[in-house]
Amino acid sequence: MIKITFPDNSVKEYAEGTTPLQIAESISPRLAQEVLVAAVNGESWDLMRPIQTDSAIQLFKWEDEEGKHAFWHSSAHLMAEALQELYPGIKFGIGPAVENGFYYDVDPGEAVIKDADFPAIEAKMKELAAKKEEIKRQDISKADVLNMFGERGEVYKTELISELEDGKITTYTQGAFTDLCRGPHLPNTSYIKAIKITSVAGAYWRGDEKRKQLVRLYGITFPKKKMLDEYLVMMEEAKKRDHRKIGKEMELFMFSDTVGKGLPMWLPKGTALRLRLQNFLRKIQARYGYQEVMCPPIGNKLLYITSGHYAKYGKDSFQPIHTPEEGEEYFLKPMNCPHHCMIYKNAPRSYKDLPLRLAEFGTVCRYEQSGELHGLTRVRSFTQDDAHLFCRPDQVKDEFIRVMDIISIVFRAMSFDNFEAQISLRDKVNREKYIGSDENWEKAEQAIIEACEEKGLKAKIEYGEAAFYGPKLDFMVKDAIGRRWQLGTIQVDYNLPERFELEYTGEDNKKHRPVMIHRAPFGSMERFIAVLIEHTGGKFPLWITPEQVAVLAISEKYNEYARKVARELENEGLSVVVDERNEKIGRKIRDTELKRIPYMLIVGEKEAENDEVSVRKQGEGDKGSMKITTFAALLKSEIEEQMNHWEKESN
RNA sequence: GCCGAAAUGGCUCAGUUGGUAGAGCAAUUCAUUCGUAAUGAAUAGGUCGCCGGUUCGAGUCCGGCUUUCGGCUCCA
Repeated sequence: MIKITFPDNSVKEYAEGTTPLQIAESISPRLAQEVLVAAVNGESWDLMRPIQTDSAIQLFKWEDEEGKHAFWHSSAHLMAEALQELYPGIKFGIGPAVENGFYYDVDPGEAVIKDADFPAIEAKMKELAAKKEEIKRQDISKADVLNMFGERGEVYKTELISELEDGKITTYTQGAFTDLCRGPHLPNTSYIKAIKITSVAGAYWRGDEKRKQLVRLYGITFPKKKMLDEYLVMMEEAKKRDHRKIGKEMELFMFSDTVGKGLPMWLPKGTALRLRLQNFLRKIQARYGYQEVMCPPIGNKLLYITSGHYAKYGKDSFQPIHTPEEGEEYFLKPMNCPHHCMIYKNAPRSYKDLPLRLAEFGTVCRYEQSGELHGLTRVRSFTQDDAHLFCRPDQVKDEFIRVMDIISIVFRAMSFDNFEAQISLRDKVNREKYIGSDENWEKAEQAIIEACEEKGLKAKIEYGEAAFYGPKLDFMVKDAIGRRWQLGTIQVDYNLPERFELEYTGEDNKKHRPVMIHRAPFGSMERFIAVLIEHTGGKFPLWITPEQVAVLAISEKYNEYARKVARELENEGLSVVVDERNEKIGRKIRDTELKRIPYMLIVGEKEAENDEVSVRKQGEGDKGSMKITTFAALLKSEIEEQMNHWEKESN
């Protein structure tokens, strides 16, 4: 008999060689039905793999990451099996599970796999799944497995195998398909009920652009058909919310081939929206002791040689601007920090001056690879809501907390109620690549961790993800349909103060080096607005939406009154449009609804006589009539409430 | 940058095997002056992304370029 310990620390005895599936069956038939994969003493474990010794066990279902992972990993094998039948001679690379499904990198030789082939692949997969093929694990020696894949001409697999350690190699087989694989896998293929091949793309073998490009086939599968349907609906919803589409529809921003790719231009409405966001942050930053500065869009090459950016990025940037004078070179600024460092250096600083917080909505230019450009989320010119905090090492934690407060205010004001953070620290072992003293790093890493704890922010620690110049804290928000986006960031920097020889005079009357913190709550205006568009589907909160009210006259006879209403509301600081078209009221309402304007004011004979407006809220319908002044006051207080919510909390 | 796909009025799209470019919406004009999600009619609008080639003839076939999209790689 062996002792099995469960996550709640209870212990039960089972016969030696019992499988996790049998254990699940002993608990409840329902669990046995739902469990997909297990972990034994922390090691991933197939449900059908016997347990020989006393162990701690965990059972994972679809709801668990581990369960989904195994499910999709097995699905990748199933797809490979189907491909092997459909494309004889196809060679396989790797086929892992990913966040939303799985992929397999394959080399189909002369054959081409197109979108149009997906249904056939799906059908074949369904056919194989229905066969309920057992997925069998096998330990195998390196020589044998090399032989086996070598015979089949699986050059990619043999390359992988040659790097593996003998004695730790396993394969998984289902039907006529055997794959080199660590597992774990589902017991058989029949678990996979709903299948969708989602896309095909090229991918380099082992991510190396010098090596052969394979065909990467993406798919997603589910244990229930209903779940696939829900997923497809969600994808449709995501498509509707695409910020590129909504940006065009709502006339927020544009691109022009003639101006250049990746160079967004903000249209009047988009600019109005962006300025509202900027002014909102300005107000908060003023409260938190920031001082705003402005710097030129270019900087001398020497600036970037000093900062070290020239050596690292010089060749992959926009190339320097040359003056008519010989030998003068300027770069478009790719970041604001070097300029801000020079501002710091402009005067001798005392420890009493710190922290010095310099903020700038700084527009920067970066030469992103052309294939990388995407809507507003990846562009070649963008504006950071940047600030650099120069402080003493002992102030790092406090400054972190203050920045976290700002980020939290910003996110909540945008109704990103669901956000989390990632702490990026040094690699645990390999530490040569980091600049700065161990002591300072230690202090800064500790400060970040403590700051998160104090703020009750759930933060995941990632080792080896820090920049070479310091640890950082990144913020991810979850949008309305559950997608995760990285937005705000806070980064500690020991490099630039060193390179620019920044100093302050301490209490001891000696020179000390300040620590620099980079931070951007929005990240960039472009990216933030893109995410905001996708989060809200273009239905922005009243206080940021570029057009807040539309006045719709019942007929042309009342256009004059409509204009009067608009004037009065504009005088109260509201942004108003008048629909003066010669259309029926139903038509005007429909068009305004589609334009996502939050309030419609319908005016006709009745209203004109009494200085009233008939209020209609977007998406909700008729709200009845009221005096113009009453409506203005209501709306202003609603906006005030939304905009200044944070002030009450932070006082 | 690499692989693959796409590009047709302002927008969304149709255009069979090469034979005079089409619709809906939007716009303009006229009629209507209307009460909570599409009034009717008429008019105008296109060098089919750009350059070259094949052909009697190219939106359609071929080559190059540009941009966009899906990925890969990258992201100070």
